[in-house]
Amino acid sequence: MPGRKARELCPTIQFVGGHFPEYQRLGDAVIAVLDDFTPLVERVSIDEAFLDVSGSVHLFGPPRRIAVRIRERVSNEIGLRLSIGVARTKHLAKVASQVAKPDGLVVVEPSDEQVFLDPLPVGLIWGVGRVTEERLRQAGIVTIGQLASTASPILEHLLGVVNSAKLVSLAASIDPRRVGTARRSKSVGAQAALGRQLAAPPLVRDTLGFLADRVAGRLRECDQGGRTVTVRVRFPGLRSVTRSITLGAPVSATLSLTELANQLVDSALTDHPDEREITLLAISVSNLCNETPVQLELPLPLRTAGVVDSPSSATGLARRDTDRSVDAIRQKFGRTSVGYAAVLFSNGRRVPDEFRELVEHPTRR
DNA sequence: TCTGGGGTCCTAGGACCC
DNA sequence: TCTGGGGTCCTAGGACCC
Repeated sequence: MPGRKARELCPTIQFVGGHFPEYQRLGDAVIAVLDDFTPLVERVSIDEAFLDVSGSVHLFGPPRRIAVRIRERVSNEIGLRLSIGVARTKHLAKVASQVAKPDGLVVVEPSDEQVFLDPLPVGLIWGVGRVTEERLRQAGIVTIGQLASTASPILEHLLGVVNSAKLVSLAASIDPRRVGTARRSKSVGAQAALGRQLAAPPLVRDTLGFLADRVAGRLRECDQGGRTVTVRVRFPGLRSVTRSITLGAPVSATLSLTELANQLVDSALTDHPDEREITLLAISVSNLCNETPVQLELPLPLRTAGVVDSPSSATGLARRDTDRSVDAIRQKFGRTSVGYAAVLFSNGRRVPDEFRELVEHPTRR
């Protein structure tokens, strides 16, 4: 239930804060246990991972035995209850773990795959959400078995060619995905819910400054920049619009990102003059590429052509220096030790930084 | 009835080039 | 000058996942 609704119903309610660093620590501890059983661990989120144990069976016994031991260890050493699904493919394992929840173990033998899947609701398939489930239901398709036996032209009409091909494969237990190491991320973003406020320039400016500070900082942390900047503006009623621009060169400077985001949000607001209030602002940077730090010792050609933060322009150099100093100070003394005033006092910080970090996907260089 | 923050992937239309 | 085909990239929106 939304916090606001809860307060409405119960004005004297006490909200208890989360313990974000603790969640991170426990998640890491569980992963460490998994690492003891196979090097092929693909962490999907803070509390979920795929394991390929095909090379571990001669050490630890069959997959079921491994799953039992993992559950025992996590329970004894960490005190958490773990659900595990064991199967031949990632998708089957995922579905099995869903069925196993909470605190269970479900093993799907290769010979039993269709018997296991067919009676289950289509909503358990990875990639079938509320909308798709409803669309299928209206066509009389409720179970995975029914999906698997539906003629492809019908499904393609309902869901599009690519989606229906994917779903049919999964319904028939065909899933070529391997358990892999972490992939590099394709975008980095941040958002701030504002809870219905007038779209006044100071609010927009301060919020975007805060968000750009986070996003640009994360990009620089892994020596990356992005050519495409996208903003999202959400209006009351969950109506939202996006605006994006793709540049000739990647951005990673805080001020450059802030300026671009402001321009994009301005254009979005101008296009929707009837919307006087906004409920959320977001910035995302994609089209990522490695940005090797400029070696300042080397003489740089002086160019100031239209590129946003060209490392060789005077502005680009100044911003790079500033960002680099800020990053260094923060690394030593913490995020809040230094920053732009408007950002440090912005209302973006209603969400604890620890929570944001918790849900960040690890960014690889 | 609509939390909150971080992501991925697909579709469709249009601009542009050969 | 007009027609037609093929490919790439960009933009906006939406479904879905944790």
